[in-house]
Amino acid sequence: MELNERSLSILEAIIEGHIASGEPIGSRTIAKQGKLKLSPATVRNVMSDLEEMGYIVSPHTSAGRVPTDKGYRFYVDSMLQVRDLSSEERQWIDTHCNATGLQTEQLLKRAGHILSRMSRYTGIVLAPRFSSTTFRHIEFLPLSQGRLLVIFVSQSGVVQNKIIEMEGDLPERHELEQVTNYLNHSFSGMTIEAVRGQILTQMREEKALYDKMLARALALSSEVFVGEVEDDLFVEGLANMLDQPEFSDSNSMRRLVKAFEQKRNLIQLLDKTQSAQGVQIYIGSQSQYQDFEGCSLITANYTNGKQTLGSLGVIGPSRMAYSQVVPVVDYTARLLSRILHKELE
Amino acid sequence: MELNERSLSILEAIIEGHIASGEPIGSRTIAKQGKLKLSPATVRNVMSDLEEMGYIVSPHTSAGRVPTDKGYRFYVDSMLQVRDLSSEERQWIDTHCNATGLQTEQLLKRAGHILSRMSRYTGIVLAPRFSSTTFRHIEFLPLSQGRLLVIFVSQSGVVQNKIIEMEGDLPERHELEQVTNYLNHSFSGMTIEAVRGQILTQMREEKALYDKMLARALALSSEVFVGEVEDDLFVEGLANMLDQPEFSDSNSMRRLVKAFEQKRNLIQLLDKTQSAQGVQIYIGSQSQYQDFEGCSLITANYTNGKQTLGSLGVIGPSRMAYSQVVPVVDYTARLLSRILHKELE
DNA sequence: TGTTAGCACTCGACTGGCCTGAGTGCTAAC
DNA sequence: GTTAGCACTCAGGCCAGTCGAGTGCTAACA
Repeated sequence: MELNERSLSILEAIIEGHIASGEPIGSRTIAKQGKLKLSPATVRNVMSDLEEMGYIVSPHTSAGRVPTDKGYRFYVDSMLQVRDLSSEERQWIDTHCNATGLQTEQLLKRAGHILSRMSRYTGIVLAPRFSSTTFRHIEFLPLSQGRLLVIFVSQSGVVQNKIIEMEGDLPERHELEQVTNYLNHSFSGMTIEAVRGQILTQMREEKALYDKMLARALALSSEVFVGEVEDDLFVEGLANMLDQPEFSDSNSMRRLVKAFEQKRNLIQLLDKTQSAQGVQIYIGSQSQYQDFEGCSLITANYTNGKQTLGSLGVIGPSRMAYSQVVPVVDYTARLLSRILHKELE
Repeated sequence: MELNERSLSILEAIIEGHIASGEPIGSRTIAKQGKLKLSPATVRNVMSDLEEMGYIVSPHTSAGRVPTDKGYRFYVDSMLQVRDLSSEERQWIDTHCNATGLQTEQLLKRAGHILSRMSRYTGIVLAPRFSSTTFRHIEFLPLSQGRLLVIFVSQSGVVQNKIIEMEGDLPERHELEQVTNYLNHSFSGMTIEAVRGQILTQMREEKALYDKMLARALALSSEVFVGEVEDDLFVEGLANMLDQPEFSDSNSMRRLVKAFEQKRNLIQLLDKTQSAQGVQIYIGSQSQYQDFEGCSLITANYTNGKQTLGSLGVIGPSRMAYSQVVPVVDYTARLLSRILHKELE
């Protein structure tokens, strides 16, 4: 069965009405709206068809209709018209992101804050993956008691640090310098992924057994680069979600807060989106976790001009003002890319 | 009017009963409990006195009594017996904190997690204040387009980084080296507070006008050290709070989540506790913010052996299992101090 | 054949009354 | 000073009744 023009406009009216009011939409409301000159009874017939096709449901007999995930999906894919940001909005975003002298981490947090403020939902930002960043600089600082502080800087200026516990004696100062120079020189410009590979290969080679400095260098750097690093995720504006009527009962609030506290799931979710380009929209629990039932996710990646660094987005109820949020996510991702793009060749 | 022994035990019974059950406690319950051989009527008389003195209230006519903030305060100050941690509990905490190779930041997050897990409430950890850390090492890395990445390491191994935007040309490589050496040499071992002072004094002196290197050094370092740095706060286990019956209605949930999202207030609150020693208990909104009405805060500072670095604690409902939580906060603070104490002389 | 009016029906939300049980305060007696 | 007894209060659960929004179906209309 095909959707003709009339059913399309009725579906659209239902979805937009529901997005605006949060209430189920009845046939009367649509008929009175007057755009299409139809009686409530006719609208009812069409609604009945739409329900059969799975685009809408009625929560109970005497309520109006509400879009299903399938309905939203359809709406987003074929009827959604995103608006542009006003210049004031752009400016607001710019000034809030561009405060100079920010740590990268702070910058990402700000971006999350912006997303949440502009959308009135929850903003999330996934920090650049450690393994996909590019090597730029490494430095060792001895602490006491056989502990060594390692500072690692990626090409894009992201700083990571780690304390490693040394068994036995700390390397001498000049030895450390040698190692530092060696690593800085030989890994320069490689991705961490590649660095890992190289470390592992070299460790297997004979040379490493005899060259004491090389052995040291490999031992130290493997501590830093091999092994997992937790990804960092910033969540801002969780409280916004709790103001949404769909989460106003205490059980769903609890569920939602718990879901956001389980950052691991969210990270996985955002991670999956990294391969795609442009703004992505995930609706309902379609491809997501149970915990985020009733929620939709709008994401985009940010890059350094060449490769994807991380992703960011907005989580809101499925009944989200998609047309408002999409441009915000898009613009913020572009802005972040622009800021992080100013980097060393 | 004085509290005699009998009223004391009744007050104690009310408070401990209420902590255990969450319900208002009636005269009957206490009489039946049998510890003090009294009839409900007698207990009622005493309760009436206690209410008059402000230690307890009844939420409505036909409910039992509930402790007031004053009641809790009294209980905590003069009757509380904290238990010791079992060796399993200690061990659990140790293993969860001691995973080596953690960034300091991660360590603090873990501590927060531990606090929340052990207490079943919400754990908070305030990161070391930037201004009270001790200078150890600074390093400049040029990025593109007049931007400079500054990495700063404190004595205790905390790494901060900042990108500064240079007006005009970037310093030459050898110049940057000179500056780095100068700063590392002359600020070594000073607190950031002191460094700030020195920078400001030196900038006023004539010498700075003529020595180009010095001028450069001061300009750069002032960008880093002068001006505010946001303190970092980790909140873990927010969802635990929402499982408490006192916050089970959606309004107080919302209020609470919002309160926790306003990190600034929390930071101020924890900041105030920094001057005190040992475990501190703040009850109700006594000295706190409206938003945390009905909550209590148990905190302790962590140190590097010489000076306070930051503080941590647990926020729970006023009806908190104080005797269980106090030792957890205490032990975690000590553990953190011990870990961070392993530092360079 | 598509559209509409009419009507009976369903169901959630709200209201008010009723009952119960827990707990209190007061008084009088021990 | 302690206790028993009694009248009183009040939240919470339960039930019946009402209201209004919205539906599905059928029959009539263009």
